[in-house]
Amino acid sequence: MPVQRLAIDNPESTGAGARAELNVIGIARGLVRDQLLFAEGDSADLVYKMVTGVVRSYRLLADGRRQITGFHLPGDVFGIELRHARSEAAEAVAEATVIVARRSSLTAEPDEALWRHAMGVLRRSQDHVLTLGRRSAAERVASFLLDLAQRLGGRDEIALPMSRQDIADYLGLTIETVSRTLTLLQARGFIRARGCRHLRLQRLATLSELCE
Amino acid sequence: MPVQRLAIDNPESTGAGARAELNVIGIARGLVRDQLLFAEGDSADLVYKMVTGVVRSYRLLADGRRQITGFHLPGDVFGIELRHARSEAAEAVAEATVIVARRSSLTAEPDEALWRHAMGVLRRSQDHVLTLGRRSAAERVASFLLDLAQRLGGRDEIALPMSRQDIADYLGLTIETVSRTLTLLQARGFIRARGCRHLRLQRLATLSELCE
DNA sequence: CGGCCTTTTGAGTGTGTTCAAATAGGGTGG
DNA sequence: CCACCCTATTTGAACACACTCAAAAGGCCG
Repeated sequence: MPVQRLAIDNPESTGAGARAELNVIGIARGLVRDQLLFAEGDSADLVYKMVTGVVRSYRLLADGRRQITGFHLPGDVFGIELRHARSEAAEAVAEATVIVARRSSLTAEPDEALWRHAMGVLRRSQDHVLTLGRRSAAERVASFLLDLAQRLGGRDEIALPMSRQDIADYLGLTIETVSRTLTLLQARGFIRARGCRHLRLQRLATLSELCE
Repeated sequence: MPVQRLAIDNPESTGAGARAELNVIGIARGLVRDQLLFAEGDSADLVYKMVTGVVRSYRLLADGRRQITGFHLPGDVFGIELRHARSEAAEAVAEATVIVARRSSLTAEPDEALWRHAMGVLRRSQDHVLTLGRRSAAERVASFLLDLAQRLGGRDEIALPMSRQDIADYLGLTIETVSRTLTLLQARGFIRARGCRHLRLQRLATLSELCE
């Protein structure tokens, strides 16, 4: 099994000097589509760093509704919890590779890198709140696409790794509304689709105005 | 000016042993209703701990919509940011007292207490996401009331410190919908009102089922 | 008591949902 | 390489819930 250094990059900062590393040894692990990494309530003794692919974190409601709280892309660290038990579950959206490390070595003495990471996660969650609170379907989808495009490397061409259902569960909409909204954004010239998982964003400035 | 020790309690743990303190000296400060503590973009060099009253944190959208991201109750610590600039504004909901401390003494070497606090804030934000994602008005209002009742001391009688507009902006609803929903919950026997800011929760178990 | 602000209630509208069916896309085996 | 099947996505029609605009009722403070 390959052993690698688990580097926790600061998701907020820019420039080389801001990178910080945790001296923790991790083990690479491959995941197939929809493979469960951990469930709600599981013991939270491991943390993960994405290498390739995409993982979704989510919580389930009793009636089966699923709220996806985040998508983890290459470079992202996830799975750090305050409590011993997982508050969210995590699954691979598509084939993925992650580096796994024991959590215990992290919590005892949280350092600068871990701190910055946690605050980055917090910021992401707060942005999500802003996306979900009283915004139209078009605003939600637009901000989702812009965010994803930026995180995937800042290009205006994105290959959606997740299904419409995933997007719907992330944005608090139904799959039909997501689909209709994408069609609408296309009709208005904001996006151009080459296959339903392959989009090109256009008129980024105007699109951004939808999101504030 | 009174000087006090700024104690950051762990919001997640129970029992006396779990309390941890930061050795930071703070200064008490009084606030009147609607008084701005800091605005978005302000320098984020201070942190706060609630002593009495309630403070709201929020973000504004360009069109004037306001998303309240949280209400801070006595004992809560707020205002810790990763970046130098505030990502949220904060105002007193009602007359309030806070302890103010310099942030610089906290970030350099984040310790266990601060870490647990930050993770508590994160958890709160993630719960908020769950409340906002595809839940009915009744579910949102019910979970808000239950959360508030618990944080205010676990009693079933609560004096709402904030206006209907505040609640609406927190839950992503309109003021009219909040009002109608409270009326509905009352008609169904879940709450009993003695004045519009003074509620008594009833049938807590059934009410909780609305929230999962 | 009067004025002002908050909250409630009413009526009509609109956006997103639900249920249903058609279409497109991707993978597999022949 | 193509046909087929299965799933994902799109589209359609009717409905429901929350919103908007408007007015009445309730509280609070001078």
